[in-house]
Amino acid sequence: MSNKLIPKPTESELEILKVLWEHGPSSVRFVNDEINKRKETGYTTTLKFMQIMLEKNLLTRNTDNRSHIYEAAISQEETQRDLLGKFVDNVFGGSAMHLVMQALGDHEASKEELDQIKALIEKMEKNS
Amino acid sequence: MSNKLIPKPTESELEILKVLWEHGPSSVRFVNDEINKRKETGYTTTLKFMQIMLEKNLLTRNTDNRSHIYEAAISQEETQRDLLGKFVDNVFGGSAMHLVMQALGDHEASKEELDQIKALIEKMEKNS
DNA sequence: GTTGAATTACGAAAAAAGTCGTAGAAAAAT
DNA sequence: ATTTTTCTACGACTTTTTTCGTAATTCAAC
Repeated sequence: MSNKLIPKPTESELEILKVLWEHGPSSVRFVNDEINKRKETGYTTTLKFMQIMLEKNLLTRNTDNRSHIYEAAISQEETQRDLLGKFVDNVFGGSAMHLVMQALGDHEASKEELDQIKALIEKMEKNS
Repeated sequence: MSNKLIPKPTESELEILKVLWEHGPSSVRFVNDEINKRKETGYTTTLKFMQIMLEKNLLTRNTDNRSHIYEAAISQEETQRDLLGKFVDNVFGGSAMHLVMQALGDHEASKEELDQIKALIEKMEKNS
């Protein structure tokens, strides 16, 4: 439940969301510093994005103090789910299983991870 | 081997590539008709895209006849691999296994598909 | 209480992506 | 052999996304 009507975040917006998901509610300054660890971006650029995201209801903010504190308004889980669905449609013609096979094939996985996935599959086969 | 240096296709470009992958080398008219089955788009719009994609080396074309025949210059497999890698990084923080779990959880799968995946996993566990 | 540093608001420009109209060439239909 | 249809080329416009400068405001330091 919750966020329908909320637009798919762009890549830059996702960068900001990631910081907020990882570190919780934060100031623009903090978010910008985090982003600059990987990619040079001006402070006002980040500020502008966060203001736009506020308008789009991707973020909320607390303005009690001068330095406003922003918080993600959509959960990481739900966003991932949403973007994954679109990605499956766009790139894998709607076949999630094809995507899974490809992901398993291309990327390294530890025995623990593989076992975990196997367990999940077995659980799914039972409940069907 | 093959396509490095080739830019990530945009969503519209991907639409065109999908038609070409599915039906093989085709005219602009054919591609546009296919796309219009799902989404209204002017003929010249599609034409323009395909000309741009030619410049970007996403397509090749044969101009022997008046109606030019375009062909995908990058394979579906490799493109999917490439886009999947980027998607995993952007959305799942690089964890392909997390993506796999989510995909399995969210999307319907037949027993056959699940068995197929299990088999793949077992093969991977042997070869490691 | 003036200066300086940090912050927000806002507009605007640059870059990227998507859309289409028109002109002219080539082929087909009459 | 005209007319009509179909195609390509190409420029221009729109929308979306990204980027940033500047002015106004607030707080802190002196």
